[in-house]
Amino acid sequence: MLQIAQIKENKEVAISGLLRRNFKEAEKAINSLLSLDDQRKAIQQKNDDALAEANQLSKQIGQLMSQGKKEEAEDAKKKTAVYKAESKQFGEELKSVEEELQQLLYTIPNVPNPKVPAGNSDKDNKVLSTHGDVPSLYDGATPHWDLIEKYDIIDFELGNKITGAGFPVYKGKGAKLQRALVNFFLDEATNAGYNEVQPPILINQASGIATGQLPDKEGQMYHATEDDYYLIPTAEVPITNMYRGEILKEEDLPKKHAGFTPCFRREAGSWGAHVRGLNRLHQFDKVEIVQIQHPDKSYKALDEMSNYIQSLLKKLELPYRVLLLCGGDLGFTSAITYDMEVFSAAQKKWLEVSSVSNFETYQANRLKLRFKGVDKKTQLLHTLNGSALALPRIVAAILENNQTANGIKIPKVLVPYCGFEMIS
RNA sequence: AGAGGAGUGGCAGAGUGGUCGAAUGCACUGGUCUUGAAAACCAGCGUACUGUAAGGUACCGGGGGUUCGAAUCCCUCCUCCUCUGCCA
Repeated sequence: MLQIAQIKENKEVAISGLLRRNFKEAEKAINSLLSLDDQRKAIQQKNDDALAEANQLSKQIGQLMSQGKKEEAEDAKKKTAVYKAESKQFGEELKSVEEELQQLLYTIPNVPNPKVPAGNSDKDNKVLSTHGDVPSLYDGATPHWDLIEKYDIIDFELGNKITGAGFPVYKGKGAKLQRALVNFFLDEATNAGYNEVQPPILINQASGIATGQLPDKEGQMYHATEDDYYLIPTAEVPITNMYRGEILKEEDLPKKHAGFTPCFRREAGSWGAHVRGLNRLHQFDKVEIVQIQHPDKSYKALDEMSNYIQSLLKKLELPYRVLLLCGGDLGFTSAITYDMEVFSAAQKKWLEVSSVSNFETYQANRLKLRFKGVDKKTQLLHTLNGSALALPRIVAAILENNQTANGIKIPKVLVPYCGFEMIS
């Protein structure tokens, strides 16, 4: 959620920024935001004044009563009726203006960082760097959806029976590879200074609003309506929400956490022929890293996170590239996002395996996540997160890139975690 | 799931309708004293909105209500504790 005070200070920056991410109604939205805020202030002032009068009278009534001056007290009581009625009306107006303001704020995405290029779609994303060599595969090489059947390690049909499409069953060495990756990612994160947590994977509405999934992406989350809980689409949600409503001490910053959770996504409307096999699932596993940072240090932290994620890909010996997302492809709450994509050699496709973002104060404003600096002033923190990493597409790339006539070679770093060197 | 009890500032804990944003203690911050520290003493010490400021307003788990006036009374939801039941 954007900060009104900040927009006021520099309206043009906000508007041009929002236009860069194709938020077409930017000018209109910002203008009505400011006008609603002015309305809010004016009504609140009137309401406060009415309440002040009423409070004053109430105090007098108390004094009169204790002095036994009943009649004067009764007179004063009558006078309060006017202010009460006024306050009731102002209160209602205030509530409706505040509601309108809130709803409007929910519809305005974050203002992108100046580095973010304008653009409409993923075609306008900027490739910043490419690393590693694309392997040349042997003649019998096939995409991972064939490999998983050949070696019987992931079973979509079985998942269909138990649940439905997009909920595969990992079997045998396939299941062990999953567990190995999760442990590897968590160990690496610990070594990099991230504090491991295991959060709930169902969240309440307040949490969903605070990190920006609600109300914007209501339809993308599974909703357990009986208890009004949502299944998390990413560990970002519960981990960041650990700090909802907190005022941290400056010296306790930064907060760095890593957590493994399954992730659930309905992916409504985004299914198609291009999402075969492991490329898109309704349930998948992911280790997420989250940082709560001082505003002055968040961009340094973002680089750090990006480098950390790349170190994982290097250790897994996967060819990858780093993209800077353009405005049009940027997530609703993000100020800047880098995507890491690995090359899946048999599909001959780049697959997004990680997304690392700085949300600046956008989430923190909804979270009411602040810190108190040495100057005793409280101000909003910056939140950041990144996938480190999401499993299915990493698995797809490992299977495809490492396939040989004799089976699939497990990357060296994973062998101790797996307990085997080949899937054959 | 049923019965009972409870939720107050960073923590502990008073406050059952009137001047209470809230006693007191601890913790914390600044000061006095001291070579330094401790102790003692003095002062300060929540958040948000609004205002140039003085100030005003709101907040005692969340929401709603009664009342001129609510931390205090009523309704409702949430959370915690105890007992019973159920269960990995």
